[in-house]
Amino acid sequence: MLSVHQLTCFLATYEQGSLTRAAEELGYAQPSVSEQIRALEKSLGVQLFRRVGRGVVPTTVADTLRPYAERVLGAIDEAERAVQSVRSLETGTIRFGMFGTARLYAGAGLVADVLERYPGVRVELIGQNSTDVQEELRRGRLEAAMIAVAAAASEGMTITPVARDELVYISADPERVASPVTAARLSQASLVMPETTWRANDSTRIVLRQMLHETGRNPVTRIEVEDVETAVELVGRGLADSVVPRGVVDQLLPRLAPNAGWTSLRPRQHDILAIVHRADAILSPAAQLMIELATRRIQEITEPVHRR
Amino acid sequence: MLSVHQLTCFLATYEQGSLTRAAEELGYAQPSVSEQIRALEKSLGVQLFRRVGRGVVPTTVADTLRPYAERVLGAIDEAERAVQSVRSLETGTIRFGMFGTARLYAGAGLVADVLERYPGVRVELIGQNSTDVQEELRRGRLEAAMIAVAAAASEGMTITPVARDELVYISADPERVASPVTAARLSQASLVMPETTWRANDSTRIVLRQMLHETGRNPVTRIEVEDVETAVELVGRGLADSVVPRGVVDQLLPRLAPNAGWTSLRPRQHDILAIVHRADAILSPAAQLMIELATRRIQEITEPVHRR
DNA sequence: GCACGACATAGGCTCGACCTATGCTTTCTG
DNA sequence: CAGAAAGCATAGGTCGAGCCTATGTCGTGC
Repeated sequence: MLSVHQLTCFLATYEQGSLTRAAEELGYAQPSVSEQIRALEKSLGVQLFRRVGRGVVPTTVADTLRPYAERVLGAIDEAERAVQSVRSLETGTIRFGMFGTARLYAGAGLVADVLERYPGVRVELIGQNSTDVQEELRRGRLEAAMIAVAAAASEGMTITPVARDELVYISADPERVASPVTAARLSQASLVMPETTWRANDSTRIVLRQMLHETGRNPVTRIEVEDVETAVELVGRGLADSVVPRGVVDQLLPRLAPNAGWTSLRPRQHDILAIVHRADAILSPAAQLMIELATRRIQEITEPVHRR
Repeated sequence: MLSVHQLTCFLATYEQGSLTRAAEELGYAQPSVSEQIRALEKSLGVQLFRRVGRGVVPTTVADTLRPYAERVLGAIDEAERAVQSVRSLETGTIRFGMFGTARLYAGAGLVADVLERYPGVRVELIGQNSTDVQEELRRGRLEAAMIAVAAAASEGMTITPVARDELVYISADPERVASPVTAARLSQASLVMPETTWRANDSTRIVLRQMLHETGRNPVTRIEVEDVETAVELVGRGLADSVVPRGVVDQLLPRLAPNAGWTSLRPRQHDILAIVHRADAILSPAAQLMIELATRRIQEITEPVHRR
């Protein structure tokens, strides 16, 4: 097989018209270059230089090969520069996991932050729900993510809480949000809940289940929908009440359910938002950037958690 | 330095999503591919694959690198194919030496012959005079040539005579070409001779010098010009006579000096046309082709020399 | 004819490329 | 849930490629 090194020696020799000078240019001893050229000639089955007394003279085959050799070396150079520019976040793709709700009220701003600093990059925010984001992380398809973590911390993952988002009760009936909602009242409410597909693992639901479980009650939902928008809209129409993070309330209530109000649970409950990645992972600059920016964004909107 | 081999392993791994399968595809053991990938990652300073339980997953850097890696391998492939097609004379340049006079009456036909067989090639016929062609040969800048050789056979050159071209006396005066010209008459003639720059080494002049020397006379030229055409035209105008090869007479006399006639010298003198190349050279297919075609062309026009 | 320049050859060293064997971790399956 | 299977990493050993220095050979130029 034709090697890069051989082509480098070939070009140097072609340009210098001399093995000795080529060797000097490349920082090798003369026999080394000589050997490379001979190997190249052998592997191609043609003579590239005529050895003639003083110096060497390229054959027509060498004339033909030269532009191709240059292109190969150029392509290698480009490859290296491309990789380095990805390293320095000048280009390439930054992929970051973020479960639905968090993305909902920090996604656009986060993407804007990234693009402002690094106009050349592509940005992908991946994930429907914290559960499948965790699965992607586990499979190595995502490097890092910001998700809501329930008590269930999975094995082999490093979880860094960065904020907590209060879960609040929302309703179109002013009476029902006049005072904090206890577990007893919650268990009697007629609720619409989003994230049906992930109902078993959804962090909000896990928190609610724990809250009710402590008082010996089971959660009951009247309506199941997939996305929070629909749930909020249904609350606005007075068809059911719901429990959603404060971030969602700030973001969606004025738009989708302007007549609805909200109140805390009693005791207060929270979703914990955390940065998650494989415990053994060495984070890339891109991932570190996303973690930093996402953390800042989320902490502007929710209550920061300062730990350590 | 980034090596072709590393890129090959990288691409195979990327496509297979597995070091083991990549190794199978390439015919290596799994640790070998593993080592190459690691070396590539180290030399680039980035992680290309996340190792995750079953198989490996490309990082975004790997996504970026892939098209570049493919281009590098593609360029190498092209280089090899280009060289092979030159080998088989499908493309590339064929360079052949031929001194002025011979080129004058066989050049166009010879180029036509080559192009008919190999439409893709470039053809270069190099050389002003036999002397500088020999110099080019000696320096290795030409592989082979057809030239007129004087008695002076140079060292280290293989000379194969293929034809001889009679040197004839031409004049616009019918009387002077009524009978063969002897050395005595020649030494008194008023001559125009071409190839001024090469006068010391020009084969025709060497032949004439020897002819006259044997009779104790020295050659005298009235007019010196560079190219044969001018010389013949001057003869046509009756300003001088000349001695040129028969080939030139056939080619130029009707056109440039229609009123002129020619006669042999007595004794007859000849330019020897020969194939010349370095004694140690292994001739390329292109050179062999040119030798064969040039020989055939010349022998159609002049008197063949069969030797060996 | 002699010295110098330039490529080839010889011999030796080091390191990279490859292999087999084996260990560790994850994933699949009964 | 335990054992098998799959897949990557590690270890250790062999072989050859790449590189060096020293020296030979040949052409060139003074």
